[in-house]
Amino acid sequence: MASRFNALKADAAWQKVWDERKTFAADDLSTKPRSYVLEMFPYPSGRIHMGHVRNYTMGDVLARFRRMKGMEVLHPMGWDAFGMPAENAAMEKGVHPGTWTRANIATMKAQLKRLGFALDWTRELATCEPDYYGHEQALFLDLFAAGLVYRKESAVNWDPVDMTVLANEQVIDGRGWRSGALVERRKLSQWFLKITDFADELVDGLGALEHWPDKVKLMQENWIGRSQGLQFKFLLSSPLPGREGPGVGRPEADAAVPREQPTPNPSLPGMGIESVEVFTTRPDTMFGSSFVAVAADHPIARAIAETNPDAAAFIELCKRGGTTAAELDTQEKLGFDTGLRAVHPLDKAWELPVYIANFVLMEYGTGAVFGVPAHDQRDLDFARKYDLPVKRVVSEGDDEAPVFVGDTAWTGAGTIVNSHFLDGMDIEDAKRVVIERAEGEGWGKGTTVFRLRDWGVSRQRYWGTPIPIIHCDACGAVPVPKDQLPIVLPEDVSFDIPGNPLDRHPTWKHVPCPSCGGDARRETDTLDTFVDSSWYFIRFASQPDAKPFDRTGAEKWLPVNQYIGGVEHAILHLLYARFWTRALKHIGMLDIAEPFAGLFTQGMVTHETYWTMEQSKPASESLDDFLEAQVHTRRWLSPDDIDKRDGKVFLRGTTDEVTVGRVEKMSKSKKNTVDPEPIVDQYGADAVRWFVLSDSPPERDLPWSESGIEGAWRFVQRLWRLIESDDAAKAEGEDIALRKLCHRTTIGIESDINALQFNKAVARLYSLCTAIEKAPPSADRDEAVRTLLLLVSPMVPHVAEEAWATAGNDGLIADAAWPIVDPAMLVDDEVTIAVQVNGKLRDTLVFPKGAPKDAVEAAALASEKIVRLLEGKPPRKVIVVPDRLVNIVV
RNA sequence: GCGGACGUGGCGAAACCGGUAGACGCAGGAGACUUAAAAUCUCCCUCCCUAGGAGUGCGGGUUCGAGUCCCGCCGUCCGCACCA
Repeated sequence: MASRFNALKADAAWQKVWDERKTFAADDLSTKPRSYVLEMFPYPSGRIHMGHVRNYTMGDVLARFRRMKGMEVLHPMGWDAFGMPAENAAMEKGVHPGTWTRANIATMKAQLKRLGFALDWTRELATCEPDYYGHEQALFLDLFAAGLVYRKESAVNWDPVDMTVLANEQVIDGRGWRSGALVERRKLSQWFLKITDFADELVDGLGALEHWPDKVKLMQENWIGRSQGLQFKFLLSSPLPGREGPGVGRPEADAAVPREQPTPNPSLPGMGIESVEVFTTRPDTMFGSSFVAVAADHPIARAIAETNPDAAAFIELCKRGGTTAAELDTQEKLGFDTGLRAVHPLDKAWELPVYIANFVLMEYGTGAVFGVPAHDQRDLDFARKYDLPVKRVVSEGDDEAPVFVGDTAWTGAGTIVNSHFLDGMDIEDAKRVVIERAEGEGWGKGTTVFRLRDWGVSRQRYWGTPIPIIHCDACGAVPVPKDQLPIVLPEDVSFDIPGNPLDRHPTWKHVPCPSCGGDARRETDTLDTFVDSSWYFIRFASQPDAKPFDRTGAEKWLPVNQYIGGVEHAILHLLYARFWTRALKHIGMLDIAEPFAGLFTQGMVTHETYWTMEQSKPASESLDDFLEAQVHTRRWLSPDDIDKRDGKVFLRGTTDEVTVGRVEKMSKSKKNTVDPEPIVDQYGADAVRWFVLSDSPPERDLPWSESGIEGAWRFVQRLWRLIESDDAAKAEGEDIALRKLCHRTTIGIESDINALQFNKAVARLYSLCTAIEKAPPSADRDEAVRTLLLLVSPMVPHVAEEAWATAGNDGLIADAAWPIVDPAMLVDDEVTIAVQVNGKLRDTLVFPKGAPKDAVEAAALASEKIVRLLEGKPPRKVIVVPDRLVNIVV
């Protein structure tokens, strides 16, 4: 009796039992209600970290809970196994990326197993194996056949360190997301997936995702960036001799003076450029325009640059401009007047100067804009610099003066003024009227423009899915016949020089053309690893050998009921997976529109940081170097390098005090990581699981602490003591209060787990545990112990299983049913009623539930404390909220 | 700059539809058991001038009553970023 729970022994024993009995293998043929619980699969980087532990524990609790509630649960695990770290390891250590990756998978799988996750390992997959990526190649060919894949010569983001192309999404502040190197622009022939075909659907589909965080939906919406507006053409003319920019700006543009058709621009001979097309979301401000601006790489700009060296020089200047946030912030708006004039479509006599401007983006809209300085800050800055007219066309209500003064553009609501037939309308009406007119007169049309670009999937890398295409000089890009799949990566490659080993492999790429049989070359680019993670959840649901998935089999499980992962995937991975699923639906392979019905993004695991100040040695004896060395730098210390004594923190084994820094995300650079494995060794899987579920709400960051894990360990031991001590005594008698508490706790935990609010469930379990400990022996107490065991079992399954067996139950607690809640047990017959005077609590009264209002009021007024407070004054008003409170107003 | 979230004890946090602020845990304190320690158990633990008063970032407002709703600030964090 009173033995300790031996976690190390029990963990291994029960994990073995679950494994052998395939307890958590999902049955495709089950007739039970189904639930698909999925956590984002890990990249096999080497070892699991606390973030993984938290992520998978949350999913595990949900999966185990739903099993106990009688559902057939699919809870699989696999490996997002392609990617650059494997190639980096190959370069650094001379080990093949496959060898490195598979070794990491073995290590991490063992680590995951030690945490006792209820995973269906029979469905394990790794994206780097041909039996996965071969099917991905087949899907790529299906999308290719459906016209959703195309090849385009395009400027790409080239990472000069990783020697590869990055998606726009992988460029952060002009730098590669992994290497941090400044990204260069390069022209390459690339494969693209037509995600923009689905842009509308991908925005509209968000509306149906009720169980997604609003934040993520908003981020996706902003990323897709749908804007509605007017796309229209300005006819171009050159300035007429003797006229000084005729009617430019027309601050008092009144009656439209008819004028002959503009003459073609003599400065663009034979270019066929007679108009410039612009896009605007504010057609209502057409009469406020004072210039047109095109991007530096716009065809008009390029055409002008051919004959005008000043223009060419300006374009060069624009290209040199940085693209980082800070640079953009401080960069001045610059323009080059081309001398061209654009004819205002609503007033043919009105011409606007055409500039090349550094703030116009070729990639968005048409690469050209018209400027309305009064109602766009950027345009205003530009107009002030080049002294262009600033005409007010939206009145803020109190000022209708035609000329706009000040340096802050008005972008809010208002009434249209100084705009002829638009005067007096609100913004939305004016937009509609202008679009209707443009469409009626044929010079423009209402359009939707997206920020989203097509998805470039080509990577000049070895460790990825080979793109199943063969290039033939005679036939062009020819898809590999499906019976030749998978296209397997060659094993004999070297990584001693940068670049793509597939490209310089002596034989791999030389193949006959599947179409004409002539000499041809294999595509040596591989697919972006985000393709791999765009359909793995389908393969988990159904994995036949002969095809990527079986449609009916997959549809039985999909969509994923609950997907859990880091918020860092809120845009890229989730958008691509949504697109891929819709693309499969589009080509008739799967009738699922949205892959993830429920999404939860969990917070990070954080830890205190520790540092000392360090002074570097001067590099030389020069004064500069000496001063340089005076600058102290922070030296970060690992939690293993410090001791905590008397509320102070010291460098381990010394009396040197250490500074405690901010609590931050665990990272190698700050040295504040905690490896889960030694913690599991010391405290057991249950304590670690309990800790990561406790205290912090799961969407928020979780600060790791030594004392926290010890607290969790104490709770596991406390549970064990409680259960063991109960084992001997089979008591009799009732304890209605305790019985009620069990039912209340059970229903509370159900709702907590369904809402993924594990911290609240943990608090309830502590309370129930304390209540049972304090309760005298009774039959109800014995039952309560059994209930507690069931309720904690999804969270701390090992101690629960051990106790379940010790108590002589048949079967596994993992297979046991969740306790049934009796609604009658949830009803209280007594309530505590608060008595307030002027809203301040003064007393409490205990009443039978549902006591009549006047009885409660009378009792409250008769209360000793209240009588003393009122000093005989009659209350002005008494508010009685049944079963809650009485408020006496004096 | 745009968009969003958040702000409650020493700390992580609870608080349902506006109705007893601080449940639960960590840290800390006092005591019990013990030769002693560990473990365990019991109690205390927002602040103050302790009759009582103040208190959920700050200032207003609505209400019988505000952590919760409204207006205006301040601060922290996240996403996007010259997006027309």
